[in-house]
Amino acid sequence: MPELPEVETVRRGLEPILAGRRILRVQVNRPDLRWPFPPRLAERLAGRRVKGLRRRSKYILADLDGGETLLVHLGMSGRILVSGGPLGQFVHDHPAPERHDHVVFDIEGGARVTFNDPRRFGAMDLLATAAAEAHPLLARLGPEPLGNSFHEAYLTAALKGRGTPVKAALLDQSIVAGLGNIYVCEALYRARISPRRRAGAISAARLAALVVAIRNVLADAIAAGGSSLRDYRRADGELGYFQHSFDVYGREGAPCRTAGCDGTVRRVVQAGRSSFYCASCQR
DNA sequence: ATGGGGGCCTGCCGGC
DNA sequence: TGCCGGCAGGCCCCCA
Repeated sequence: MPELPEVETVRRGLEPILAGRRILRVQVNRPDLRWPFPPRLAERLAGRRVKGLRRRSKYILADLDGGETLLVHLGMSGRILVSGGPLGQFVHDHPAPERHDHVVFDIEGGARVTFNDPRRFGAMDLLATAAAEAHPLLARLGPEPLGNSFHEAYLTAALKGRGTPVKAALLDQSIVAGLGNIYVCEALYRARISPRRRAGAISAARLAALVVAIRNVLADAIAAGGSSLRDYRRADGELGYFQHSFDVYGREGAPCRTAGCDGTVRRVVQAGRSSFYCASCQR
């Protein structure tokens, strides 16, 4: 679920609830997610004011007064639910706690933010704001795909000489940060590039098209998530699940949507992950 | 350095 | 109905 567009959508949903408000109390229901929580996490968060929310790759960074930043990763199954809250956005009462509610934040003004993650591949850490980029989880990330430093010349250099399939290269977070299995499949479809093609063997023109495809597919998904969030909010306040329509992901056996193409979407396994593509129009 | 595979967890779905 | 295998959108780590 949570690739860059979903994380950005969650960030945008949380920002008006958290920014400028204090964290009154934090309940930590287990010692760890993927890794142990930092020492005294609840005590260090209580009373802090959230200055703002940033996103880096698939990480949400909540900058707090006092010079620390809360880092949150949703892993594969992480969700954030909001209940209560100011301004009447969440008029219902707080729902009963559920299985896998691992961390619960009570926010000034009455909102409650709950982190739920059945598989516990998510993560939470607290770090010095000034050294955030040096955090081990962030230090080796490549450029943001929607940022100015991700462009054809960069991607050409990053993929040069790589014998790995382009699918695997785009999932490598040190090459470009924030893409996951779904949006790599979708971007390659839009760029008409086979996921099996060697990363270092893509022409300049097609790499340029790939950069555009990556940026557009992410921007489209964020726009869709944003409008979903604005117009519709589940009664339990869950952020981050939206209706997506994918062109190839999950469409094995279905007809290719490219005009004039009579191909069928195939599924192959690369590096242990499913790749969906049309072998007729992706080369 | 690069690339491939295993492992972490739980939930769900399809087949028998 | 119950059990079992396979699958899942992430990411670190180890090994060749």
